[in-house]
Amino acid sequence: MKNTIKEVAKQAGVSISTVSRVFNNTAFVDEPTKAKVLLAAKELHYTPNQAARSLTKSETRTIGLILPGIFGEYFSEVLRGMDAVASDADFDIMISGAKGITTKFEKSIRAMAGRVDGLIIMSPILQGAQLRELIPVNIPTVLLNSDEEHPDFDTVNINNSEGAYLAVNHLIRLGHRRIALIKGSENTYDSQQRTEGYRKAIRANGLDQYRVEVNGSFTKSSGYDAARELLAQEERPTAIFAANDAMALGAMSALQEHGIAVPNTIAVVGFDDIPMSQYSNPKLTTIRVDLKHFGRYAMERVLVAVRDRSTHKVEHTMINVELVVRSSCH
Amino acid sequence: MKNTIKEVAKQAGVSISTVSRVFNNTAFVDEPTKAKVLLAAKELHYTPNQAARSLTKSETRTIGLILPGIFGEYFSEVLRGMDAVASDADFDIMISGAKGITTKFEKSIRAMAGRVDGLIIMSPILQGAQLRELIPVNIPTVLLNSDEEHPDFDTVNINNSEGAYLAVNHLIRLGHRRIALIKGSENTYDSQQRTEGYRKAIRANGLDQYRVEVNGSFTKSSGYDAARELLAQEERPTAIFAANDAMALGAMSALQEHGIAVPNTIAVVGFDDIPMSQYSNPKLTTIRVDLKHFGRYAMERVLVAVRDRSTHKVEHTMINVELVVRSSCH
DNA sequence: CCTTAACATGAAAACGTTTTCATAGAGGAC
DNA sequence: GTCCTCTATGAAAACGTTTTCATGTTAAGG
Repeated sequence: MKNTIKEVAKQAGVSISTVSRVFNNTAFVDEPTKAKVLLAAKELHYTPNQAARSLTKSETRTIGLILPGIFGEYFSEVLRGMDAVASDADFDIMISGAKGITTKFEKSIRAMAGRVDGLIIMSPILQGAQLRELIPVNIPTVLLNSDEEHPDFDTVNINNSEGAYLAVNHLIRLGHRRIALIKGSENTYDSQQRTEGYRKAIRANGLDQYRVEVNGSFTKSSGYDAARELLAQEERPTAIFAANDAMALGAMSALQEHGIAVPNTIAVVGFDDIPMSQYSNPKLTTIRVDLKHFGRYAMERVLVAVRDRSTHKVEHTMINVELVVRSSCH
Repeated sequence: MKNTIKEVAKQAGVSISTVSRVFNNTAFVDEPTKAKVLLAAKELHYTPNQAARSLTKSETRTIGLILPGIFGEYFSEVLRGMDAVASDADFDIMISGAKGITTKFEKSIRAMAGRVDGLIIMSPILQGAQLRELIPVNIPTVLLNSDEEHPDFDTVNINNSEGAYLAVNHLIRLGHRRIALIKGSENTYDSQQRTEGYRKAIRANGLDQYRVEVNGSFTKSSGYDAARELLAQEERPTAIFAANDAMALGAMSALQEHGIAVPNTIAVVGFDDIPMSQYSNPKLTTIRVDLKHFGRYAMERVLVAVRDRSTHKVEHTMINVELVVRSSCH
């Protein structure tokens, strides 16, 4: 039932070397012989076993992705960028969701060893030293959204604190004083940095007395809940900065349910500029991150690292962000 | 640099068999010996090569996914369901986007051979016989959104035509006559079936004279464009049925830009019930598909097929849908 | 004290490929 | 006619594991 190169060789009346050669066209093989082989292969429904292949060649043409989650438009976009360049370079993608749990994370890495040529890891929770321990030495790796200057790995990061600062500053310039923050998942690097940017802007403008922060977890529903929490407070904010667009969208929905006009009564600004943000009602003012580029760039980095394993030098990249003003605040 | 089981064995002063045994704890091995091995492994940063492993064991604990795209909330949700059950069963996921091009599709399948234990294929374009040719005989496969009754493969499908019928019927019952359809990508199975359901409902209610269909491609921007196209027509519809939620959301955005009230002037209904639909403004009336369940179920099917390769019997499943009424139409 | 069962380890075959090394025929060049 | 150089093919080693078989130990049961 399971057809190997050996069966094909037998059926075609040639050696396995020859079969291999026609499948990789890696050397001269007579036209008629080639035809015989191809015919036999087709008859037997033969497909080369890639596991065996990568064993001898020690290359897999596959990049492993370890992400904290693979859901929602944020990851969608990042993945889209990665897929584009991987696909162009004729590489496949193997995904493992690590859900932030260390043991699961370690398991994912183990599962990838020998099946991928390179690794892209977004591990907003695990940092530096811990990662060093877990990641096999010999495999090119790029880190996303974590330790900005890891000495052993390429990193690519989003300028989170700068972005948050820009967002909050924009609100302040519009005259807002009581600006609430809906935070992202605790313990994650990006959430911390976005919070930091928020605080910096608040502090720089002497608005610490008005500071109000509520928890969220980067999901629409957590944004929805957070907004309700804010509405329940005795003194309501006049503006909300959500640490990502999904939460901003969720928050807007809660506000609308309560009959609160956005942006007239409460202004909202998000972060990421996921595709949905320009289709929402009102359209969301946000911090633009070129997520596709983010993914694309990460994949490019890992591919060059794979190609020149030896000469490759560690590099740290920061993805810039910009404010994009739409209609969810004034 | 690349550490194999052999190095570990040497360093620990045991045979490779013993090392293998401690890593798989597949037989008795003395406590002290085990400790030695583990130590050596840690020192050498050893991780078993999975390619070699799957070669001997002929099992990979990996399921291959071949999807027309992996982007947007639709795929996100399906993936989330798949990931949940795969992860519980301790399986990994290997993804390949086939983008509908046959050659790429074939390449994806080749790339998976020997690296996955089972396959989930969503190929809304390629059908029946063609698929039969391409898919290796010996690997358990489930087909999504295609040939409902393929004799060789498990299939799981969404009840598209029923859903579309329900949606349009709802609009008709609300008093709408001129109901426009924004179609999904041409040539795809689901798009065709949704169109069919729309037509059936229109015809059943004698509204053929009012029928109007415009093209889309399942994306928000195509929905946006389609809505503008509809607005440009001399006689505007009073309701729009979009073949998926993304297009419905895009369409609503276009309507709002033109100052057209939804649902008062034009009602909108979508299909899929992606998460965003309950956070939009207004909240979207749509056909609920339990996408997570869809993914979960597909993964479950392929896993049982993998487990009892021999006894497994082909099965065809239809995922039911239901109308969920929100505020985007009345 | 002998036999047997349980525990502990090693040697070597096998998994399905790719690739290096050999071998050999067929033209050309001299 | 001899010697190269192509072309075309096969044999066999290698990739890094798992697993079967064989072989010792050791301890328990009589």
